[in-house]
Amino acid sequence: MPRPLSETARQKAIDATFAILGDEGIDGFSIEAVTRRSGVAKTTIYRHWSSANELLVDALDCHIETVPAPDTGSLHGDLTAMTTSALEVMADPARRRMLLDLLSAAASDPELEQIKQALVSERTHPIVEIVERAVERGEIPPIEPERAVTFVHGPLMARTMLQGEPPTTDELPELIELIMRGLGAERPDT
Amino acid sequence: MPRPLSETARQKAIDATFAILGDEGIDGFSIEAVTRRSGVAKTTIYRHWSSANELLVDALDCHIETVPAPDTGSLHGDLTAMTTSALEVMADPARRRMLLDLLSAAASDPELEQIKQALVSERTHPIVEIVERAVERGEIPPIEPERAVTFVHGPLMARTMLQGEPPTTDELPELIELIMRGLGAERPDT
Amino acid sequence: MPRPLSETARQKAIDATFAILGDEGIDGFSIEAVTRRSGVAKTTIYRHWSSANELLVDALDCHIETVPAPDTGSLHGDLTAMTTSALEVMADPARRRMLLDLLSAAASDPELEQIKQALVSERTHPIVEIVERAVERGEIPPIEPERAVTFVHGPLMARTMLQGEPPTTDELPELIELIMRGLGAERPDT
Amino acid sequence: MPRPLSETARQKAIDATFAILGDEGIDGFSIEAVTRRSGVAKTTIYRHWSSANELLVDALDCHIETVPAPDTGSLHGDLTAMTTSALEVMADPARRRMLLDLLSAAASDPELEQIKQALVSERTHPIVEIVERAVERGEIPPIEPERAVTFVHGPLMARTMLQGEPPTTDELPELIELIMRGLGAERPDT
DNA sequence: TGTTAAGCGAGACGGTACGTCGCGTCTTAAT
DNA sequence: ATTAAGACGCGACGTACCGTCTCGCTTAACA
Repeated sequence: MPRPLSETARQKAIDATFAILGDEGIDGFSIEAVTRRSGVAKTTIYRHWSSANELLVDALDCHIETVPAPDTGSLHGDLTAMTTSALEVMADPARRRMLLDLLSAAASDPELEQIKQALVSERTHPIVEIVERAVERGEIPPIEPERAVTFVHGPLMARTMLQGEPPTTDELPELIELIMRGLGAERPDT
Repeated sequence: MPRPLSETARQKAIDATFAILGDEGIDGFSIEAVTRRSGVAKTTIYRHWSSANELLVDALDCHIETVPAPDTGSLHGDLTAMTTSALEVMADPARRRMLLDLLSAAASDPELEQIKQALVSERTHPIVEIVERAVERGEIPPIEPERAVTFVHGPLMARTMLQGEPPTTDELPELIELIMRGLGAERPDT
Repeated sequence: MPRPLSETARQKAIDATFAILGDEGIDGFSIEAVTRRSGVAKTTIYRHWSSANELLVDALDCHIETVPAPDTGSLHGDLTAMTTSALEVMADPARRRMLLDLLSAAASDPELEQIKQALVSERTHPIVEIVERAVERGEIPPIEPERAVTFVHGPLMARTMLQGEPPTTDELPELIELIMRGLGAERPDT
Repeated sequence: MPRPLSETARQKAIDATFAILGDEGIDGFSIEAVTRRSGVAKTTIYRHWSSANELLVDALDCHIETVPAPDTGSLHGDLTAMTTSALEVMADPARRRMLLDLLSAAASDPELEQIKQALVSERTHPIVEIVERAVERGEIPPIEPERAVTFVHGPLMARTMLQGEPPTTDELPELIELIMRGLGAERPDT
């Protein structure tokens, strides 16, 4: 008989959440901040989501962008394409901070941990694909795909987060060479 | 002329911080909680640390024993020792969370960025040493040390943070094998 | 559209304020003391009053008690009745202290000064009435009423505040005699 | 052997106290404010005065010149001289406030009560003298001196504290006339 | 098609923690 | 042994959000 939870309110709250994360980082995120920014009442937010984290999860969920696996014909080309696109994300400080905020928040919230997994796998799947194709082509010896992913993303992450800055574009070739050697490619061919 | 910041107060606050993390997790951590638990006044805490995060970082810092570079005679042995000890830290969710908090906070605070650098280099220096020795011994071709560090820590970080759990101890050998191959070691082990 | 500031919360805070003033004097008065005593949250108090003084003013305002002018037929009788009742207030150390606290606080807060005026005039009006009746009856020569008030309250105040103790009941007749003589009554007649 | 409590420090603190009262009013007065303004250390202030109130009282004391009993030859002249000088003190809001603070503090602190008594008697003694001389001269009938004091100070106090402002200089003659009549002077003046 | 229950904005409520200020006590070094 | 300097435990300050609640207004689905 009554009207259902309105989709407009939901969308406004989610948009505001995302806008806040981009502008102020996770520290600026609070139910009341969303209220202020979106014009959606606190009551309404609690009617849609039972906690701030759930709203966060939902907002991030809505913004997962699917990255297709490149297929250039060689592991080297595919890796180059893949890491280049990953670097674009990392090079943007706002996005970098959002990722870190998510990682740290997820460390103490199993619910966020799951949404993190979903976001991460969106990025890891293409790598799995790339590596599997390379194995089929005989470019590299068989390898457990998850381990390969670790090997591709790891150096990028370490570089970005520990050193504070992502690698520059001209450092990429050297990194890829090391990665390929680690994966067992015969010759990274120059 | 006045008395210096007292070491006892500092220690009591740090101990209380750790006790809280152990008993209630990071959610139970607050300046006032530390005050209640330690008997150290809030004002005093603020005299020692300008923010809750700094106290957290300091507590972390105090409880992470500086690991000297192992010297087992071979790159493989050194890496095993090094990564094993790194894993111990990563396996503790509280420390993992603190590291992530530090990384994300540092992303938007230059002051924290420096503290982070200090903590990170505490961990990277031993690796630089290990790698340099391996190069001297001719085990691996010459390599820019920072890049090598990236290659050792990266997979561990990716594993821990992206997948949510650090690698188990029996996965270590395989990871090390990949890392060594990436660094160009002739044959990881016979 | 939201619910209005609740009258219950307001009343509870005001009552607690008054209770504190009576029990501990103005030094015991603080927002947090009111919070503790009333069960009304600090935030709520700040929603109702923008400062501690405003609450104080409001609380005192609510407790102004109207004293009716006695009418015994003679100035001597009226004065006796009036000063006796005034003495009752002064004899209570808690009320005495409250009055002094109010006087001194009002000396640097125009807002409190006004509420003080209201409280004072509640006590002065009856005296004005008494004196005016005495003038009409020809008991005393015409006099500016405010000056007469000064003359009745003054000695009582000086006695109470400077000497530290209010006059005893058996000193009253002599004081009244002096007052009447000052006002110009032919003979205080015994 | 040790040096005694230094008079310079004492003076600097008292001067700073007065400067603060002048610049920021009594609300700006605090031990730490005096410390900041005078350069005299907190320790030193507590060595000289056991509380902020005592410092305040002392500062007041130092800046109130002891007024000797005037001797003009007539009660009327003496009273005029006496009340005029009392009015000067009362006209200064800072001193007025300080007097009230002292009175209210004394109401619940026996130690302060004594200090108050000392300050008060500094002002009452001259009046006692004046009145005794008037009795000797036969100007007024014998009277208990304390009661006379009450009668001189009372109207001034009531005027100043209840009405909020001290009487103006041109109101004084009328007040004195009333006081003299109350004391039983045959004819205040012809 | 008019009724009506639920959604909605607004925001008051009792709370917890924040980071700051001043208190009065204390410790230290320097004169 | 007094002083300037200031750290200490303490407690109140005023603010920000929390999650719950009450309020009228609005609106979509059912009768």
